[in-house]
Amino acid sequence: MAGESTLEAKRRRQIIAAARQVFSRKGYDAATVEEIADTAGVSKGLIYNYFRSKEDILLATAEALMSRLEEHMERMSTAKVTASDKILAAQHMHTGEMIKQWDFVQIMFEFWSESVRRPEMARPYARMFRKARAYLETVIDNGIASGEFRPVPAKEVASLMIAMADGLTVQRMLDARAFTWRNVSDAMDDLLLNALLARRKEG
Amino acid sequence: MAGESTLEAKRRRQIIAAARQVFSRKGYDAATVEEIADTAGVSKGLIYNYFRSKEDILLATAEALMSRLEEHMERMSTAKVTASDKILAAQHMHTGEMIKQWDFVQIMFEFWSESVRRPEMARPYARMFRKARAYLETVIDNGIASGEFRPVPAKEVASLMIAMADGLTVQRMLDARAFTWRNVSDAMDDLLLNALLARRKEG
Amino acid sequence: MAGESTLEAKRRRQIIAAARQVFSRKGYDAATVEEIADTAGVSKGLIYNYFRSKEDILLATAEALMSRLEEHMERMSTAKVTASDKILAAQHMHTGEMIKQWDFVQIMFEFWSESVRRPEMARPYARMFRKARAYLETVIDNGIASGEFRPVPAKEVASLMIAMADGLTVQRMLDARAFTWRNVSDAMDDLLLNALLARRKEG
Amino acid sequence: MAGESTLEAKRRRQIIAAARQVFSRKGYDAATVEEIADTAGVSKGLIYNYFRSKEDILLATAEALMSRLEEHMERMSTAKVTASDKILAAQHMHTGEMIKQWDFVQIMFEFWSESVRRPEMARPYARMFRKARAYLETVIDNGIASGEFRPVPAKEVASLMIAMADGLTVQRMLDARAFTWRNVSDAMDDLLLNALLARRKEG
DNA sequence: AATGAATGAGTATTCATTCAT
DNA sequence: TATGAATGAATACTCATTCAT
Repeated sequence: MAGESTLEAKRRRQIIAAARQVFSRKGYDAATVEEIADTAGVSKGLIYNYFRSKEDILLATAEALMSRLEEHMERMSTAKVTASDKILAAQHMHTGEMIKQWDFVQIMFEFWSESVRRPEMARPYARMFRKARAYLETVIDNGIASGEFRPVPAKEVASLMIAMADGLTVQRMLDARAFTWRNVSDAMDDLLLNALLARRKEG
Repeated sequence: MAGESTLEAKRRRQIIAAARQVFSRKGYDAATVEEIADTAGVSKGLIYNYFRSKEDILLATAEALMSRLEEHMERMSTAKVTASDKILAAQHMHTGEMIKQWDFVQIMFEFWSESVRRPEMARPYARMFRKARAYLETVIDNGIASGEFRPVPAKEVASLMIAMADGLTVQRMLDARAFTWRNVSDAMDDLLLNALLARRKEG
Repeated sequence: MAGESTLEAKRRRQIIAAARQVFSRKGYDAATVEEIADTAGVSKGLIYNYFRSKEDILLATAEALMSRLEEHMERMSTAKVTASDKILAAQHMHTGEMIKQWDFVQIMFEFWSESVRRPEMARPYARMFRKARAYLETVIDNGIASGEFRPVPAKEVASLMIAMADGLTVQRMLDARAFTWRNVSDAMDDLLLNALLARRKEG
Repeated sequence: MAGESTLEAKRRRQIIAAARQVFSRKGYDAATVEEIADTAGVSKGLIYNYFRSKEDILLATAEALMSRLEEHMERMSTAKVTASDKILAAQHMHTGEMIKQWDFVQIMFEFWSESVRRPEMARPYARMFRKARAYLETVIDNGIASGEFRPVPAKEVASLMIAMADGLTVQRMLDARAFTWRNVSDAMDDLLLNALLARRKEG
């Protein structure tokens, strides 16, 4: 599916890859379709054989990036054993992806900003959020069921975990000296475990 | 300062208020200087007596909004007694402000998005973040010192608290059905207290 | 000739028929070669095996439509007896064709408009006009020779008759409530006969 | 009114005059707003302070030209005495205007062609036609009342007279050798008088 | 201090035409 | 003979900014 190699699929991937570069370098509005075409190595006109409009390209770029995150989530599920491990792994993956693909964060802000006035731009994000919440919710519920976690409202905690990762990204993007990822990540692990783990009966 | 009433100050406030409306309604790029002028009830040309450029208006708008948040923070400090109360009050204020001024969130995304490529746009935000972290850090440190909180890295926890509020806002903006503020806020309180409070010795 | 059925001829007819539809629906400039191709059920590229350019298609469409009018003229000649009958029959045919094929009028304006700056576009029209004038001129001259008509400048009267039909079409196209064809056609008959018929000697 | 000299009115006239030149030289579609601006000696942007769109310019150009014709009609009314004189004067004015302003005919075709798909473009023409018909109808009715003309359907004859002038213009535009204006005009006079004049009782 | 007429750079999009297959 | 992927020239329109008044 991702590997589809019809000409159509190939060209779309080519253009989306170029768009990702250009959008992250220039921002959505300052990016020109011509520069995307040049970067993709195709003519300006050809772009419009594959995308209806510049905005459609942005949407497709969002879809592609969200799909990537979703795939990461799916690949993650099986390895770890305890709920704690799974929870921390998810957080590490989330923040890790942000850090590894910092250019992605730059486009992310474009998505968000466009989403305010174009609801269809929000959809890929909303879908990814939903999947992430669903995954975390399950992990948390299982943790509670097994006695590993104390009873907490799983869905809300899932939202909070995702919010932490996104919020840290924002904070760091706007102020590079806000914190070091290492330290804040450790603190997040500590906070989460202390908040979630059931208290062992004393003595 | 905010109350300055030279003509200069009055005009600036007038224009910034108009800009806030227009930017949140249309977004930065789609907003026109003419519409801002009309909304402010002044002529297009006059705008340029008070601001160097459209972007300068955006910057001033960001400054104004951040100042507002900072004032809220300052007003908050004194009333509460325990560290827990102060922590929760800060979180409630942060999310509460977002909710009460949802239009502000729409501009917030514009700020962020512009900030990526224009470092000076990030400055008001970075400053506000810094003040917020500093305030929370102090509260947490005091809580630790008094034995109310267990020992945690105060600065990082401050970052995480801010991140939660911002991250929730993003999540909610992109998916109105993600959660209800009431529930997620309760969960956040619960999580924070469980993560921070020192364990009372049993028996 | 019209019935030629080599593949070449068939394809040309197919494309011209499609072009007529599209041109009358959209106008020359708004019509796209692709839509003509789709309507004709062939590929865009194929069009260029049969026509040099979009304008060439328009020219061919004009040729086809003028040929049709000319054929009508030829088929008309023999039946009627008196010059009056022939004159009126010609006018009725001319206006009748316009009414029956109102879509044709829409393309006609395109032809005219293009003709101003592309003399070769005017040629099919000029040829048709010439044939129509020649036919009418003969009829009028015969009418004069036979004493049925008073002496008039036959060629100029022919021009005037054609002008009436075209001018009415224009007027009606631009203002659907200008007149009813029935009434104006009767008036035209009345006018022509009164203008042309020789006066019978009184008493 | 036509002589209004507010800046607004002056600029509009300036642009319309330029548009008339450019439209008649290039046709509507091939004309560029930039060339109109250059010809008018103003910047491209300024055009849009006075006209909503390129098409709006075309409409205004049509309005201006129709107004001119209508003024001619009004100035004509009083001088002549007999109905015949008035009728012929009207026809001479109509064809005369076409000949004197041949560039106008070139734009006329553009108007017509656009009118097919944009009804509002037809309005100035329809209005002019209506006024012309009304004027001629009155003249003819008066001629009938005074016994100078035989009874004819005045409204339809008016339509036919206008049609002649327009139809001749078309014919001549598409085939410069169709006729000489002198000859065809004489023939038209002859035809009209013979068609309309009441027969004097023979002694 | 205030106006708004004027400027002109900047860009998404369309579409006739070509050509490798 | 037929296709349709690819090209790239061409243009209406917007809007931040200036400046004469």
